[in-house]
Parts: sequence; C-alpha cells; structure tokens
Amino acid sequence: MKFQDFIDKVKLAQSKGELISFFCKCAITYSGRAESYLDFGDRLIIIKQDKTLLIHQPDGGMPINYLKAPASAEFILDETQEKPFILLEGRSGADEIDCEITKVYDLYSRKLIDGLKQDLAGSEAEMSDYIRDHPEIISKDFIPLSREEHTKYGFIDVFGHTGDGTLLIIECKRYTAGLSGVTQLRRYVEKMKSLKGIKAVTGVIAAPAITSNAMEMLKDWKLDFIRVDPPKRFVRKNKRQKKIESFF
Amino acid sequence: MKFQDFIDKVKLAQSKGELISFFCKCAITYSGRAESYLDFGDRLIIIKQDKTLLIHQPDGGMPINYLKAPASAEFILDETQEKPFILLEGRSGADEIDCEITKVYDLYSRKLIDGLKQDLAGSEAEMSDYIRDHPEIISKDFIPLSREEHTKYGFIDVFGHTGDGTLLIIECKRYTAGLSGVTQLRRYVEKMKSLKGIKAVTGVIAAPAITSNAMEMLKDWKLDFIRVDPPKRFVRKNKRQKKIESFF
DNA sequence: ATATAGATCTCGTCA
DNA sequence: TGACGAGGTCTATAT
Repeated sequence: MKFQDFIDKVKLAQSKGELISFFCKCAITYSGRAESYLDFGDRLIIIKQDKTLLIHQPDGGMPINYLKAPASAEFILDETQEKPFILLEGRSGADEIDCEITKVYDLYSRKLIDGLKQDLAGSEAEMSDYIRDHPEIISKDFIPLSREEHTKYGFIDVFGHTGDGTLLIIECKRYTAGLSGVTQLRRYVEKMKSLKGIKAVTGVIAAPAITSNAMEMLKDWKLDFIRVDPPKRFVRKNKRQKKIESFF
Repeated sequence: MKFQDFIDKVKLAQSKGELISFFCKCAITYSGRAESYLDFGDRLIIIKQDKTLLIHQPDGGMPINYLKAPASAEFILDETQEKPFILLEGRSGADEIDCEITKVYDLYSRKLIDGLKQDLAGSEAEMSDYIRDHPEIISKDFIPLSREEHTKYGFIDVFGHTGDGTLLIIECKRYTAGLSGVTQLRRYVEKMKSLKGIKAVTGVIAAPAITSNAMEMLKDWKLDFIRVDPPKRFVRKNKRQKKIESFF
C-alpha cells in the first residue's frame, strides 16, 4: 500500500470514528515511563475507537507497545533521510512512540457498535460475599460484621468476631496464598491492635491453598489458614452439540 | 461474509501459519479460572501465529477475553436452534470460550515475519544496577555486595553493608513506594535478623517518592527512605522534523 | 512445576 | 487526584 493511500485511509477512518487495524513493517522507539527500542519486523497495529493504541507482534498475548487512550498521531518526515514515520503521543505528552513504517500491507477499519460490559464471576469479591453468607466455614461461632470495607486499617475483605469477642480479620485469596498475602493480613491485624488498643485480634487467610513459606510465616504470627474454594456462578454449556468443522 | 467463506478463510490462513484478524458480531461465554458472559456486540478477534486468542471491544486497552497459546477452535452447530458458534479451548482444557458469531464483517490474515525482542530500559533491575554502581547515593560508606539476589531471606534488590558493619537491604521501586513495598522490605530485614541472629540489619526504600502512610510505617520500623530517580538509557529523538500530516 | 516479584502493569474504587 | 489493592492479571526467573 502506498504511503499516501495509508494516510488517506487512516484520516477517513478517523473521521468516521472507526477502529483501525493494519499489518505493517516497522521499527518502534518508545519513551515514557520506561524506554524501549524494537528493530524492524512485521506487526499488527490497532487504533481503537477511543484512541487506545496497541502494537502486537505475531506471537504472544501482550502488546509489545501501547499507549493509553486518548493517544494522538502525526506523520513526520525526516528531512535528511526522507524516512516516513508516525509519531504517536500519549495524552499527557509524557509517553511517546516513534513508529518508523517502511511498508503497510493492509489496513482495515470499521465502526464497531458495542457498549456492553462483561458479567464476571469468580472474583475475590464474590469469595468474600460467600464467606459472609456462610460464616460457618470459618468457624462455628464466627459472626461477620462487614465485607470489602475500606477502613483506616486497610481494605479488609471480611471482618467480624467470634463468640468470645475476639476480632477476626479475613483476607481472601482466589489462588494459592503467598508471602505477600500473609504480610498484608499481618499489617491489618497489627494496625487494628495498635489503633484500637485491643489484643484480641486475629487473622485468617481464606484461600484454596497456601505456600509452605507463607504457612510458616503465618504460624510465626499466630495467624490461621482456612481452606476455601472460590465459588462459581455459571454452569458450563452442554458440550454435546453437532460438530461442523474443526481446525487448529 | 458467509459463514462457510469465513470457515474456509480461517482454515486456509491457519494452514499457512498466518495471523488472523476479523471484525464480527458475537456473544461470549468464558469458563475457566473465572467465568463471564458478554452479550452480542461488535468485536475484533485476533488469532496470533502461536495460536494466542485475543478478543477486543472497540474501546479500552485490555482484551475482554483471551486464551493463552496454544488455543484450539472448532465450529459447533446447536442442533435445535441452528446457531453457529466457535468453541475455543485453552491448551489444558481448563479454559474455554464459547463465541456465538452472528456476523463476520471482514477477515484479514497475513504471515508476519518478526522474531525480534524488545530492548527495554528503565526497569527496576536497571535501577538496582545503578545503585550498585553508584553506592554513594545511599550513603558515603555503603558497600554493595550483591544485587537482584534470590536468597532464603527473599528476593533482595541490593544488599551490602555500611562502614560500621551494619547489614543493609535496599528495596527499589520505580514509582511512588507504598505500603506493600514497606512490608516487603520489613519481611526481608526481619528474616535476615532472625536467621543470622544479627541485630545490626537495616533496610532502605530507594524510590522517587513514597506515600505518607508508607513513610509512617517505615519510621515505625526504623527503616529509611532515600529518594532515587530511575535511570534512563535512551535519548529522545529530535522532534524538530518536517510534519507531513496530522490526524486525531 | 512451584514460588516469588516486577510491570510502560491495567482497572476500579474510595477518600 | 492520589492511594490502595485485585487481576481469568502476564511474564520472567530461580529453586
């Protein structure tokens, strides 16, 4: 594709508020929170409708370069060498990407209509909901008082007390709990002890598993681990359907 | 685009090892580590050459759904309703996406040649390199012994001692240090004290800034903060070039 | 494989 | 706006 065609297509697509996607050969210099250089290769570049910029290599899940919305772009021509490139700039001007493009293979754009948000289940928030609604999985006499609460002690997943009046802080982890989860819990317990002047405060890690180092630290600090599996909400679709085609 | 055309194009592209990108209208059900549902809307779907799957909405930086490489796909036809959809499955079978597609607007594919890796500067590792090579920014008598070392005390960014023999652990943060950075440092210092039986162990947060809560906690634990800016390696390109075109 | 921690993290949320 | 923590985090590295 000729460079002028490319410019014309991008401008037209932009004016219509379309998402733009193109394959090209380019070299990329990024300067902002970090700095990077990537020499010439084929990449997929996407400019979303909110002017998010994504640059993807042919493999891997993460973009190799990106700019948060809204990014701006302008074409620049190096006066001496006549190398065209695109200068992309982040909103604040703190981030910028020089994308030197030597070939544009294809450019496709379309206005995508989609204002929907995903309904996600299985988060840590739902796990703390579940514990609040099933306090018996923590202990027979556990009485939850609050959940997902931002306190001056920190963001506490579940908070309550046991029959003998001991305050109990629960830190939920959806996966194997590690050292950082234990230090986080310990911080909450300590802070509540010192600020309330109460000694009868304890903490529990609620997670499906815990690493051995974390378990050791937990014991050192007289904290507890209770195995809790994160709840699931949706049921999988019936897989017994007629197969049409199968590939890769 | 007709459904059979879509299947044929995907199969052909797959056989040639191409990256596939298409706009479509679809509804997505995900089940795996979490579960989600997203009703019908227009999206950009990318199948990379290593069979990474990415599904993007028209706005936002993150894919709304994805599968890590290598994902597999097959077309399914619901027997009663004759709704075609694609069943995408993660490698282990633990993750799966049902993508019910009612329209395919465009499909583009190309073999992208790019085996290069990005040269990235400004990481925390480079910051610890810098401190090791410029120990005077910590103190006049600081002598670094190791850097980025995985020890039984933890992963310590920079470790050394001062003139009077006090052991010093440095935790680097590229941006404003927060509570978690302080608890992390505190954990290393405590562990080294207890395992070595030495009291003369102290810790330093090296970062461009620190939050007030973190600073308070740091003082409580007799730890220190030293302002250090992360080093930069690349110089920005000269921006004074001739402008060709500018858009959005 | 598991554990640990960084990331141009991103994203939401609350004070 | 800054601070704080979760994330289907992902990715790299060491044990």
